[in-house]
Amino acid sequence: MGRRIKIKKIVETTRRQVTFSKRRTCLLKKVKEIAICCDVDVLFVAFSSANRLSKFCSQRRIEDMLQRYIELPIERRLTYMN
Amino acid sequence: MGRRIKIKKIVETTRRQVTFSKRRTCLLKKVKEIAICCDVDVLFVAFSSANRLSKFCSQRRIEDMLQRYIELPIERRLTYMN
DNA sequence: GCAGCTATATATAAGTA
DNA sequence: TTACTTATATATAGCTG
Repeated sequence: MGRRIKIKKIVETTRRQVTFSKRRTCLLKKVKEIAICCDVDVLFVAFSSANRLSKFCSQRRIEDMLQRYIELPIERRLTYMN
Repeated sequence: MGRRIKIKKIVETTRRQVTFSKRRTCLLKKVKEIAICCDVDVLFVAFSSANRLSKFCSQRRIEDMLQRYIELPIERRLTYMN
């Protein structure tokens, strides 16, 4: 994506926020696309510790999504950390 | 992305699942990247109604993420539907 | 379904206004 | 900020095994 950067925290605040804004826009677009094209319900949330704001995109109300997740048996919760 | 497709449900099951698999891989990568580069906590979940499977990526335990969301005042829950 | 290939569409880091 | 531009890196649809 443009000039290559290393995947690590961007130290400079302004640059980090600009990058967040740009990437968030594209990410939301892709989240919406996979939901529509692949007929899945998706949820995306981002917490910025500094700004305390959240974003998400879903086909259903967020509460429904969370409820569905919570009701899912543990063994079906496939998790990718990091 | 490759040959252009219209953003609508892919009717053919096989093709839809292949697309989901490919897109999910890239999406998870990007979710991880934005979390690291922009120093935010993110959560991504996808529910496939047919397979009943879920995926997510986060910097924290999922329960923490959900709890933080639930505790967020309504007016701070910025929502992008569809 | 996984894995690779290729052609093309997107995303995006920097730079500029 | 507030966009817009541009050069380059990625993502990905369709295909072949």
